[in-house]
Amino acid sequence: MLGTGETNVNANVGAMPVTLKELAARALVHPSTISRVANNDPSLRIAPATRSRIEALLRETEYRPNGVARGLKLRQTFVWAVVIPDITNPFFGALFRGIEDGASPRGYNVLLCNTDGSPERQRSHLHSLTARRVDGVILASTVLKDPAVRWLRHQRTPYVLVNRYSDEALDPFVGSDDVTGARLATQHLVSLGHVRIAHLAGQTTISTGVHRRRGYQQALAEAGLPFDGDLLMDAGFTEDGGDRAMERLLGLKNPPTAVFAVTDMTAVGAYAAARRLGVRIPEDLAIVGYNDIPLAARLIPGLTSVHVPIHELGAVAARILLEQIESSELAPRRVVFAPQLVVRGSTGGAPNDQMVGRSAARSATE
Amino acid sequence: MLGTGETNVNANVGAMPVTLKELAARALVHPSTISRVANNDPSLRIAPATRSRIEALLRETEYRPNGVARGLKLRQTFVWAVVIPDITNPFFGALFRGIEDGASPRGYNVLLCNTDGSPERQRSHLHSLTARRVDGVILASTVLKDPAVRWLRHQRTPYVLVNRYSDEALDPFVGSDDVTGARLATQHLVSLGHVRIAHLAGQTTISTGVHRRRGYQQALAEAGLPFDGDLLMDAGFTEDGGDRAMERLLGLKNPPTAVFAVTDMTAVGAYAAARRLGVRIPEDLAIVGYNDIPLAARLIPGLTSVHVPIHELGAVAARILLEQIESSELAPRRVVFAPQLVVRGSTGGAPNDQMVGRSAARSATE
DNA sequence: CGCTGGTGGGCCAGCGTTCGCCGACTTGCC
DNA sequence: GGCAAGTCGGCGAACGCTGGCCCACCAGCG
Repeated sequence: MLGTGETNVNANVGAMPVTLKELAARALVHPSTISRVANNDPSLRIAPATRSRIEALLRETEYRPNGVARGLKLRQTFVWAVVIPDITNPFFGALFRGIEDGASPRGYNVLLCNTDGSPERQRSHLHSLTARRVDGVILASTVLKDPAVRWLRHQRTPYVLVNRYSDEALDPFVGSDDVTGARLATQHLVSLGHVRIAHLAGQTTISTGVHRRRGYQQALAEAGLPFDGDLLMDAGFTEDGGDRAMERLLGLKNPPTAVFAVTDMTAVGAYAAARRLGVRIPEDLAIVGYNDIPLAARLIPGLTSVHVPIHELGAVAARILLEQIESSELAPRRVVFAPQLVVRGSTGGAPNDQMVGRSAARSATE
Repeated sequence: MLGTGETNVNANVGAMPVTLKELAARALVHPSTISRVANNDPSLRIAPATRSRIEALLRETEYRPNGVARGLKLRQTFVWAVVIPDITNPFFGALFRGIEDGASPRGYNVLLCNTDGSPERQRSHLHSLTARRVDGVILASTVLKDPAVRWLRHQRTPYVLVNRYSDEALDPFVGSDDVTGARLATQHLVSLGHVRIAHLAGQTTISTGVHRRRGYQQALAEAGLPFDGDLLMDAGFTEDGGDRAMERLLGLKNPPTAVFAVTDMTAVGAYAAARRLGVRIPEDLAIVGYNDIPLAARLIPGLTSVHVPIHELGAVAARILLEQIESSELAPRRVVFAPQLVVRGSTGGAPNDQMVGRSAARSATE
């Protein structure tokens, strides 16, 4: 009632962000009282009259607590970070959406960091992220024995690995069963009668590279087919690598009639090489990819691929991260999805997609 | 020299993040001294001996200042946010890379927020972002007269609009000259002899929708072709919308022989519809898209499209944002790129890409 | 020998929140 | 009427860092 110090504190026009102290001065109460109303703190009772008076003030001024100050006090920033090789790759786009769709409703914002596969960029991002005190990190760009993971563990920053392992430790992880997926892909080619089946392989420094290679070799062995080192070609996970490696394979004196590519983007590169060299798909060359990104269905012919529920991978990673954060020390969890093969034109399959392989039910271990 | 309180403060094993105070205790100096060494503050001289002693300590403990506390004190968080409809769309993937490549070397991390075109999600993201005190926002999901922009202006948060305007105000903006680009596209179809040229249009609530529509109509008028309302079909910027709209166009009793799609993804939808209905591209239907995303070149036939330097759009947006932040009140800047047409098979062009249109030099206005 | 000026570094007040603690005032009850 | 038990809300100390200010010390000079 006493005349409020009515200088020019009216309906904040220039609008520097409002602070608790300013509101306290206007309402003639202590800042902590405003804070309690704003967070509607149940522990302390506030007189209904003053509560509604302050609530009106909060609405009028559009008060939003300063997240930085809040973060300092609460030791929680409500920020996550996602570290990936390249958001331009459709796989990671879909993955990020899965993560954000899990994070956003819970009040988390998500930083996105691209590494282009460079360990140095990854290191520098991770240092910056821990300095920022992000609440958690989702890593989809790790190599085997990645120092990045050691760093996070050492900093006690909750993290989840996606799609790629770091090492044999029981890191929280979500991905697909790469060995099985690669076996399915290769078995499919075997079942079509192919004998010279090549593999556009990923690096052996990366778990998916190792495991998909292993699945490929297992399937060959199971089918009694000889393993020909010439048909195992390092291509990496890029379109460009796939193109170059496919070109070399097709230049062999005894070229393959089928190829399993470690990744759909690698397969896209293979398409380009085949097209350039006048090799027809699937008549002259059958191709299978991995991940079943949306692009796979749009290629002509459609790319047969090992389906991975990419968006859900992200969503599950978000859930696991959240559990880590909330129950501070839960046993690390691993979720591994059972892959399915989607047959399309690139292996001479029916024009309509056709699902092959075990049920899509996912198996959670540990 | 005096025995340091040597309890268990050795090579920090359990590693909660180190603080200035802890280091000060170990080095027997005041926290501010550590801070000065860490930031190697030039204003105050520090004795070379203690400086190197402290530097050694900093290295040993891997000290990194708490970014949250720093942000509170400095009123600067070194975080930007990018708000887009959907990172899954390749256009925004490339755009984000351009932005991050500009931000990262300057020590900024970037939050990514997807709105799916929902004004409500955009609003809620923006509130959260300003509460976090991000240093700047890059908005690529605005509609005309967007309240989001008013909010940012009101909060005095530096921002840059990309690709879409908000209104006629002189907001900092970077994009392509949509009217000209659309005219180029349509003129190309005219020059091929097409008379019934349709437009898969974007919403009129969005600047790109309006301007590309305008360019299309201008080109028709200039060519003396009548404007047929049946051939202007709202498709939105999505693949799905393009598919459905194309299907309806092809169902017309007098269907178009050519179509200009407001966006490459819209054109991709049109491809699907045409294929499903047995309409051949380019023999029965010529198609032109907009933005020239990498996917355009991979389609079969390749999609003729208006080229926009997407990655550079992002990089320039980052530069403009940086200028806004550093020189707190620079005149808002607008950078508009002159579009080029890239002719591919979808308009019966040569199999090799072919550039048409004015020089790619960009024109900066204001 | 006292004064000046430069050098090295401590002190402290915030930045905007949150939260445990305590105190003043009211009410009710015997 | 005195006392206990509420009810409402103020107080102040953090959270970790920065930067202005000031002081103690030492060298050099007249």
